[in-house]
Amino acid sequence: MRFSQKREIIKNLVRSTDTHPTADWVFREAKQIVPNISLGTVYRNLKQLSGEGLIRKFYDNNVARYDWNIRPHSHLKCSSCGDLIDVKVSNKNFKKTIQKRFDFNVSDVEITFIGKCSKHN
Amino acid sequence: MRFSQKREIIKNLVRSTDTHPTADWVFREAKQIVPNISLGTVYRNLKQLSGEGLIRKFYDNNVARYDWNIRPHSHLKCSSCGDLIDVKVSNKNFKKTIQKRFDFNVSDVEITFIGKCSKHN
DNA sequence: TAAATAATAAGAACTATTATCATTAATTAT
DNA sequence: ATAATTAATGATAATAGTTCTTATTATTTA
Repeated sequence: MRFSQKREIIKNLVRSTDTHPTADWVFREAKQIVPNISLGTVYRNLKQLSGEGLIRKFYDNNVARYDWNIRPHSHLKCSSCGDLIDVKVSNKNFKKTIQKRFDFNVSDVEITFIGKCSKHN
Repeated sequence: MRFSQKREIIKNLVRSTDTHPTADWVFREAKQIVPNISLGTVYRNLKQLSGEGLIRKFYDNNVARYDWNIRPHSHLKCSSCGDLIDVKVSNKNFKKTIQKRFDFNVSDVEITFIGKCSKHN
């Protein structure tokens, strides 16, 4: 992967926020820095960056969101404001249970806790 | 919600399988029973049925899938074949931890274990 | 400095889903 | 039973999110 200015900007934008931005958000922000950037470039690079493991991609319902935090972690999702908050909870036992009980080799566990965040309960 | 033949067929199709079908699958199956059914009808009824709590809707990446099993449960997702398998694992402690540690009122927990199913490991 | 090629902009194309609207079918009142 | 009422439908347009195509531009290499 050869160097590119645009990709650098995109990567830094994702790394600048805890809001788990969408491609559209990255596009709008990137335009403020390089007005001639195109949406296709944003998608292409987000895919490339997550493919290389430099950022993480996940789906919030049907839309892709990107996360600078590539370490395994879970999310709290507020059903009022939609905010996603990172949380680290140990799921070692959980994983072990699944491995043992089902003939299933777990490589990743995705957990979303849905409910009301402090602002909305 | 008044009775409708098409909705009945759609509901029964979802209830006939453990494969967590997509709207498209339901559409294709329904056409074999009532060839003149339209895709819009399938979407409208799937939304209605899940809104009424008669079936469950969830997202597998960017596509909606439907499940006759409305009880809370988790999924094993095979990264080779994409199969989704229902599993019931207790997450009471998990939930309690989140409630206590963060000021967050958990109403639902969505867990997907990603890995290799018995056929692919 | 030129040649090779990855990255880009612009926009077409695609997938999944929702919305519109005239027609049809299920229910209700007669 | 029949007509009136209105939810449900088929056909299809519209939308959102994303990927693809292609001629041009930028980065790297020779």
